[in-house]
Amino acid sequence: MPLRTVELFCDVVSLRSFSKAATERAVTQSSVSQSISTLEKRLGVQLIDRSKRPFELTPAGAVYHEGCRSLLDEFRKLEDHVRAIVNKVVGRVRIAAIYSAGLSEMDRYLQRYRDLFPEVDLRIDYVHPDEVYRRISADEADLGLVSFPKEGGEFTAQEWQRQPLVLVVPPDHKLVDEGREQSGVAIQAIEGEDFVGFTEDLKICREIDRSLRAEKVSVNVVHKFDNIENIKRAVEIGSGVSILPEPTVQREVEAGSLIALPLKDVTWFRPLGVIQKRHKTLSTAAVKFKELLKAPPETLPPVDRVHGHKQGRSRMTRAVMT
Amino acid sequence: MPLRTVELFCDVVSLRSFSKAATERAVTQSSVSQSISTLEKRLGVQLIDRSKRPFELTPAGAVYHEGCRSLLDEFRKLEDHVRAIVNKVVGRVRIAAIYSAGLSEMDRYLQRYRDLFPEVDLRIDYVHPDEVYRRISADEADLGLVSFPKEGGEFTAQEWQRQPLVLVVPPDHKLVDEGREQSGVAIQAIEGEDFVGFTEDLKICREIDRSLRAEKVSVNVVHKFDNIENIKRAVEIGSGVSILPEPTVQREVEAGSLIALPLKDVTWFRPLGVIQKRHKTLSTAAVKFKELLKAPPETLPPVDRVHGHKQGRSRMTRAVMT
DNA sequence: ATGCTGTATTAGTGGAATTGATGATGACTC
DNA sequence: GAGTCATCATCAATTCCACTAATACAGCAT
Repeated sequence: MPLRTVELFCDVVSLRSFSKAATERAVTQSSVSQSISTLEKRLGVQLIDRSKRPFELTPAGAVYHEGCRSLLDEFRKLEDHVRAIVNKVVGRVRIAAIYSAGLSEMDRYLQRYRDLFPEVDLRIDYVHPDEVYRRISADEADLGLVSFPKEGGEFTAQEWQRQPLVLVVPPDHKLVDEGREQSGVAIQAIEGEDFVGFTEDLKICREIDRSLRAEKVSVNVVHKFDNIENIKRAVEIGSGVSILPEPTVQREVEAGSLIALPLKDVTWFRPLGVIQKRHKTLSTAAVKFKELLKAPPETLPPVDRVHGHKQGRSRMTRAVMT
Repeated sequence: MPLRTVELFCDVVSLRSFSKAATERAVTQSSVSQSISTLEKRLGVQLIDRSKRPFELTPAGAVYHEGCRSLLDEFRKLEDHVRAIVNKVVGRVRIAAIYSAGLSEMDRYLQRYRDLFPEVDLRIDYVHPDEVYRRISADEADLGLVSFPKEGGEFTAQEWQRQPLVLVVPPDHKLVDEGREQSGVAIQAIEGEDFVGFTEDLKICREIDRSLRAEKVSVNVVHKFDNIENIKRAVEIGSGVSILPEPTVQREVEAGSLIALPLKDVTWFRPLGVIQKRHKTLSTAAVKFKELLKAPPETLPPVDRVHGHKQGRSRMTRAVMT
């Protein structure tokens, strides 16, 4: 019997849904349904109790799931190890990154990686930070890219970048000239200014709040967003100023729609890190990606969108925006 | 990828042959060859070095083989366990029995077993005792039926039957009348007789030798065979007398071609036992067979060759005579 | 009830696995 | 080495099975 069926069963169980598993493996729901019921027939055992919704695992199903999960993992490791003997890197690497992980920069890493390891099915989803942690925890992603990475518990982290925070203002803002002359503005300059910030559930919000309090600066928060893109739009239309990681506003600065002013006297950073599940042995493919991230972006070849990229025998790299 | 491919690879390696593996799994050699090379392509690793004959495993192949063997075994156990939850017995039981394990009696066990567990692929091969041990050792059989079972080392044994040894003579032999009158003959009666015995490599030969020496009886060995059937033929044509397990001559005694005379004063037995590999967890199907063997043959339904037997959805039971 | 969501069922299709025939290659014999 | 044998590779034709698409059905909500 196809090993695929067993994988499908595990997906169905962990996603608690036939249809979601179908989507995950890029097949139809019908296919999944048939596979599972064939599996049950072959075993002569009902694995899933479909009389309730959402369905429940039968005792036998629970036993089988646990066993298969670990065996599949062992098998993956074995094949990975065998391939490593001849320096072959294949498999699947699932990355969950926060929205603002640096899209353009990220693209160059992805492209470089795909060039080096064309047979790896590399997927990256840009999602909410909480979702990044959830996916790592639920083993739905291998690596996570987050800001202010939290170590400990079931996660281990490794620092990746430190992005300097800059004051972001619309081009016609009064602080622009001051910033130009003095090559930066003191943070006190925004005392009382209208401010576009992050929602409280984000770590960066709490960090900026803390930093401002430490400098005894208070601002007038007019909007809160859970992602950087919306904040930039708000600043552009003059809702207020904001403090954002410098790399995330480069494009707008070049286009002239926003002005980034360095902060004087203080050095605030947003650290970005790579997290992974503790005690989970990464696949060779994932390890290679982590290694690649260590290389400074400048050493990467520039993205050449005109010519597209060699696909080799690899599957399409998926990038899903949720 | 089919799990079947991995099984095939393991068979190929342990049998050191593509064609033998093909026969084992009842497919063509072509199929095996293609399966393996597909597997190698998928892994991107050469597993088998075919430039020599017999072929050799590459280092990667050795690693993969070891891993797969254990994973496949784990997987079998898992499915077996899951099925046991709902009292389902399926799978494969490979039995290696000595030629003389009692063909007719054995048949009844096999038939009964197949009735009880129609979905089990039950195979029994009748082979040389050494081959029984070799197969158990090489994991090419699950249970072995041998005489004078030897415990210890990599084998564990469990007694099954004790077959009384009887003096076997042709119908016109001078001892027949004596045996009839006295319901048995003293072992001393065969002093100096022509004797048809076993080859020295067989345990039963050494046992009978020892027993005769203990009784200070010496015989004139005229022929040696490594199996009972040939000994019986030799006795039938008057080459000499022999000492054989009673059940193995029942058919000839009924037909009148041989006479079995009980031995007086001494009680010699040939113990039959079931052996298995130490530290190897038997499948449920194999355990059930061992349990069935414990039942005395009288409790089994008689073999009814006229009506054949229900096949259910089971595969054909194979019985190979080598 | 009514609709919504999610799974089962069915027939038909495409691709992978298998076969049968044939070709290549290593090992052994003389 | 020439010849033989045994074994594995290759290829076209076939068989078989997983998948799809469309539809029916079941649980759960309002």
